[in-house]
Amino acid sequence: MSREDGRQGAGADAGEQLALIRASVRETKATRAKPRTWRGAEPAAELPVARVLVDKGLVHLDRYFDYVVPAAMDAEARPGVRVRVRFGAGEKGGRREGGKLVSGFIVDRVAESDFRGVLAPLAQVLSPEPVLTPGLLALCRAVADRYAGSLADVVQLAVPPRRARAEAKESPPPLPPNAPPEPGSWQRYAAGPGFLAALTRGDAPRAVWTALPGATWPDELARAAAATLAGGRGALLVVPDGRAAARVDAALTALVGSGRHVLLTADAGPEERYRRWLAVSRGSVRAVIGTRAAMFAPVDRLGLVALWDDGDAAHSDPHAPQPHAREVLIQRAVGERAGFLLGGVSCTVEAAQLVETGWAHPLTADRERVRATAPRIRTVGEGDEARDEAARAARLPSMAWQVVREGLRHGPVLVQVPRRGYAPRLACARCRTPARCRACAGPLESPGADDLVCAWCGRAEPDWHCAECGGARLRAQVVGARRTAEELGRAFPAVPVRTSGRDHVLATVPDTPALVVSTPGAEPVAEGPGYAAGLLLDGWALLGRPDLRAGEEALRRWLTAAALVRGQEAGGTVAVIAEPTLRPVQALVRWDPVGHAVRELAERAELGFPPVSRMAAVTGRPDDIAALLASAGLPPGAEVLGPVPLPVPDPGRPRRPGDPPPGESWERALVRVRPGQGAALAAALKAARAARLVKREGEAVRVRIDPPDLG
DNA sequence: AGCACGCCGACT
DNA sequence: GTCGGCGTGCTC
Repeated sequence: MSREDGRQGAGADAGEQLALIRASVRETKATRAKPRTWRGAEPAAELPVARVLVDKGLVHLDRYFDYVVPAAMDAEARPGVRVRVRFGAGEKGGRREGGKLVSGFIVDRVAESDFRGVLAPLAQVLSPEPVLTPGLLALCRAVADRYAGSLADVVQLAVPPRRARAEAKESPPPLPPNAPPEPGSWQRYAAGPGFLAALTRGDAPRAVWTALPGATWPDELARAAAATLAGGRGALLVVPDGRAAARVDAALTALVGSGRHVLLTADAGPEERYRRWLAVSRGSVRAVIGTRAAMFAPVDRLGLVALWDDGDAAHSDPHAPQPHAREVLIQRAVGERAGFLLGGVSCTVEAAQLVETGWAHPLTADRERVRATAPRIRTVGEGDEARDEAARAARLPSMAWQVVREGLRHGPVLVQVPRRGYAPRLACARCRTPARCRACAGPLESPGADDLVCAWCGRAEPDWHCAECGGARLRAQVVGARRTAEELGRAFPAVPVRTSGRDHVLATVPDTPALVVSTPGAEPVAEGPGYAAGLLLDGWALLGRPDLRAGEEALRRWLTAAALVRGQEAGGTVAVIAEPTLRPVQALVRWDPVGHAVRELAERAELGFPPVSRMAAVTGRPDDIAALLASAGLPPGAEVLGPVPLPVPDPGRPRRPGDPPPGESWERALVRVRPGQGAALAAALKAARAARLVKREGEAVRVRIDPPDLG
């Protein structure tokens, strides 16, 4: 439903309308104790009505509200500025009483309102800074629609909170464009130099870039930005974390100096971050490097959006409506006719789909170069017995132990250990094929001791047999490899052990022999040529996660770690403890993330999984879910899976928004639609949810488009 | 979400 | 006659 719905029909004509407005202002003057903000106000002579996006109140209705612009505010009340308005009061004894003062944004100035009642005046223009510019508003609108969310929620993500001191300072005029950069290491990709040239020329090329292993990708991303800047356009680079942002920032500064770009990350602090954001919004700076919140940065004349490592969960915003940076940047590339670069050492199924559908072109190096640049990969199955005494002490297969020992003679060795807290999933005890539902192919769970139930559709599976090998025994896959890493340190007593993990993340380690123990995503970059060897210990924990993406995610984390190890020509070797016949393990050995993603994509298409189909998750009390789905005009062919009970959140964990209230058991249904029906699905769920909120039928249900945790 | 209006039962 | 129960509907 569009925001125009629910508006009253055509009201008075223009003359009457103006008279009504004037009367309303006079009445306010006469009856109120004249607050300073509108004392003596006459409506502005031109376009006296401000269309306002109100920040509180009926966010779910997603409508604008019209207010009179007092003449005194005429100059400052431009579209995009923050305002305060009275909202939510009714009539009291025939007089207009002010409601609560709430803040909002002017989205437009118009000559007349189609509201038939008496308009209230703007209470205050908070700041003359036009922060919600028309372009940014259009982006927020598109993202809200895509994710069945409200415009106000998305605007809150897109526009940083105001800091008056930052606004007071003027931003310097933009520097003239730099000279185009040399292609540098982009030469290693056949299409690389052409891609940069197209960006400088002003074209909008789109590429999915499979980066060669090594530490050059920050420089390559920076060169793409520099090439865009050289053509007089802006660039936006989004990376998963502050560490990556700092590396790209250093690379871009080396290429174009300072003053042409800003770094938008959380660690700058709110005021400095807002100051930098303003520099972008004011057109003083045309390039942005940042973490996911930067995906909305209002870059002037956007020529390139780039995203690094879209498989990283940090790209999914945890705030409603939980937009993903990849989808937002796709929207921007289309809406603002900008170039698009999706890069990573690995490849997500979504990235593969962009190439398969022809929306983007592959940007890859040839196989020879990949083989030469990547380390040698050796696999060790779980069953391999440790023969050496020392290897047995470290609880390691002897080959893995040898790889570490050999590596330590030449430099640092990276050991990847799993993080705690991965839920085990059920798989065939003989061949390790995940146990899946015969009806909908969802993952099977074992809530009780014996019963098997599908986590998606709830169907019981009393007589499970493995689809691959016919085995009838299941095993839950659990690992505790952290201890192994500790024992590994004891096995090499002469070598320093450094750890990098959640609380203590190291950016770099020196190029000297050391054991560097890290959880996935926290791997330090080794100075010099890189790690001499790597040991990937978390195979079962990664592959055992009850998630559709388990294989893709395991491969991504392995490749990310292995990419920090020297190439095999320089003696780099990586040992991975995982069953060598598994598809992600084979893709690692061949260093073929694209092949893996393409096969996953084909399989998802066959099984009707996202991203080939589109899904939404609806969570809440069972009867509320049923009522919402019944009232929603779901697109034709929409399929409802479940609902099934939601796993009870860990009682030790503090309650997060989205968790069921204590004592209530919630369920989750999945709605699946055919490709191309995602927008219709989002619109239907949004409308149904809004209607129920208005009528106050039952408790609120949560709607999530593209749920990331598809068991 | 608030908050006011409105239409029915026990008080002064 | 009047206070107040909370059902229903609106917020520029």
